[in-house]
Amino acid sequence: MTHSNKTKRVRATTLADVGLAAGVSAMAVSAVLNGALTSSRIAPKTRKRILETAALLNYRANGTARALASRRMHTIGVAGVVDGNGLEFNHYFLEILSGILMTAGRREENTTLFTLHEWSPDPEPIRRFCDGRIDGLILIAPRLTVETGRMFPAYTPFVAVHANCPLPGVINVESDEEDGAYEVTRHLIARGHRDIIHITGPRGLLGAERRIRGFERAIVNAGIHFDSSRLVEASFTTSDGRIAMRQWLKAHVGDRLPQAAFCASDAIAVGCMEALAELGLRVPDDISIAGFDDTFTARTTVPQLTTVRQPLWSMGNRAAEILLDRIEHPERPLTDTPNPVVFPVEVISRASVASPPVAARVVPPQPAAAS
Amino acid sequence: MTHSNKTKRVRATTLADVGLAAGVSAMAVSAVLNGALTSSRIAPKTRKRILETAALLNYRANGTARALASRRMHTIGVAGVVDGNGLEFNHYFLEILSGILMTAGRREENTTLFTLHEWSPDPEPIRRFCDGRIDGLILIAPRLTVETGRMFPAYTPFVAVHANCPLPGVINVESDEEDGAYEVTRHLIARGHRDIIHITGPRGLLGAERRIRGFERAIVNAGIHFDSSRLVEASFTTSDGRIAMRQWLKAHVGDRLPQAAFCASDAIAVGCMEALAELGLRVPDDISIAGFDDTFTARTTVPQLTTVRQPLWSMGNRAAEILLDRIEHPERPLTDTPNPVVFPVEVISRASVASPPVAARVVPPQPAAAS
DNA sequence: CTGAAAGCGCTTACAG
DNA sequence: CTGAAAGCGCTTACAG
Repeated sequence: MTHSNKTKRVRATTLADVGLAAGVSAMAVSAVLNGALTSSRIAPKTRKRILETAALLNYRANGTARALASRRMHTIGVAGVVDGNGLEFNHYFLEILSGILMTAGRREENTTLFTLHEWSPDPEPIRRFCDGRIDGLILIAPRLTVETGRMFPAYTPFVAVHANCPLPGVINVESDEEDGAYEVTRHLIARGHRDIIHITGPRGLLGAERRIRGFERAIVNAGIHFDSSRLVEASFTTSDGRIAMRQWLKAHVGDRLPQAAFCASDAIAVGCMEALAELGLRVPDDISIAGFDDTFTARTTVPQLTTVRQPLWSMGNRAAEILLDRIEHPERPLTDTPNPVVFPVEVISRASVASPPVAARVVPPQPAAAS
Repeated sequence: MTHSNKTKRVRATTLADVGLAAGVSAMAVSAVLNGALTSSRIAPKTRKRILETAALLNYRANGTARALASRRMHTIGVAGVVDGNGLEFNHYFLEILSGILMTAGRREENTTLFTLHEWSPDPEPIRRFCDGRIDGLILIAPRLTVETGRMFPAYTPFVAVHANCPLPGVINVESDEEDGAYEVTRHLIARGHRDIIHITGPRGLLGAERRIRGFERAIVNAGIHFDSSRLVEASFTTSDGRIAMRQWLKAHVGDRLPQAAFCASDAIAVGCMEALAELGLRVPDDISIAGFDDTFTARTTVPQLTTVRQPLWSMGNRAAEILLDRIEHPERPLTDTPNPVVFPVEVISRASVASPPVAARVVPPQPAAAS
């Protein structure tokens, strides 16, 4: 440890220090070092002298002071839930975040992360984030009400990804969820499945409802009877998927297993597969499973998961682009940005979906008695 | 969109605004609202009036101004590589990050992320991060030289996780990598394997070398011949693991497949398994595979991966604790903190390791000719 | 118990 | 081409 043991914090060199040493005003130093937009130009000789003394004194501009004076932080915020209840990773969040970090980095913006344990309708946390340290905020899959949206500070630009409610004054980046649900259900039907259930997201959430609508439409269009017994509610997490599937299995001992289950997220699908495995039921031999999202997870399950691909990384990318554009051009009317921005989705066919078993298998004990 | 279309950015309410409206000084407002440590107490009636007008005017303190005046940002930085070359997620990084976010959140600190595409020995990026917007910085698996470390600003506290070099003035959080490599190699030997290779991290990196040392020691201690042909170099990523294994297989057509491979990271192990699968070789039937890290990945591969568990989440936790303590108590000498902090590791036995095949399988075409 | 002053380190007009 | 002044919105001593 060569550094001084007494960690008396040393003061960083300031503009004034450099100015003093170079024999010019702090302002002149600011002009050459921090590329101020002052119309004036500093003479080559002074410029050189300033640069030298700055290097000598190891000067670096204080970002906070700069931000306060220029009213620009060069930092965007991202708010979302990183960890599904407990330690379970939220891959959905991470892939979007990765896209955001990418374009923010390219545009030389920093990113500060505000992590929530869950989205509550309370707008207070969001308002606390907008305390002058970020230029704008991206909300990832927020659950907020319209009234909540009205309480957002008017001077902060917002972009929301998969907002479950059209927030006033917020640009929304979404994907065509209903279409994805419709297409993946059709995919299951095309493979010969008719007895299909849907493990849904939390009822009431826009994203969950859209998937349910797509599912129902595909079922009905295929001339298959639809009723609510086909819907099993869960949250979007693996642990909830596991619990929901377990409960279903417990309540249906002796019944025929459905031929296929469409899960509202990959995370749910993983939990669902775990619950099936606990009873020795095999995917896709005994039941086909489809997910939604195409996160990293979908490629590492056994078997790999048929799912609906949402371009999460690109959506993060775009969200950051839009936000930065709004920050840089506050004069442009909000209505100049398309809103919402909707990304197309795509069914990715993998090994978790196969043709239905010749004779549908039955869960443990007793004989029949329909669901 | 109910908000004004002309996005003329509205100014946020300031202390002065509130003071004016309440008929007191800005300082009085500051004292009651932002809990300044002023010895003085504001009278209950004034206090109440101030609180009411603040609520009325929707006042929130400007974090930047506050930071500049108090010289405390309440934000820590995290620097590391999020994405292994390209889109591959760095789960190692994410798990540590998650631990950091957790304790930072609990201690009401924000976290700003500085993402690098790779660690170069250039100290410039790090210095740029220390521009007065963070109170301290956590470096994740940095590759820096001692000289580089000397160029760090003396007034910023640093903590490094798995630093590949003892940086001056930096507290290091590590794990017992050599021990982990030793134990997992012994685990392979105990299962009956003798012909074992090690797919290493980048040579020269401390972390990689430590694992090599542990591996070699276990091999030699077991009375097995050791030479450098047992070492296959890769970086820590999946794509590099895939390439390294592919090349090895190509160069050894006709030779006997090793009985086991110990990979220096889970990511490498995944790539290695992919390369084996390309040739129809099965894990663990044809070859046993072990990884290192026990990231999320290890539980989702087929088969699940035997690996060395590093408590990444806890390490992130601790790193944040240490950093925040140093920020809050700059007067405490650096030497008061244990340095390095070393976490124990543990071998996690899963399905990717089994007993060696009775007759070791042979890769495609021609007959023998030893390696 | 409360206020007037100075200052955090920078930038932005405005003069010369 | 360069400098002196004012200000960004807060906090920290220091007076009363």
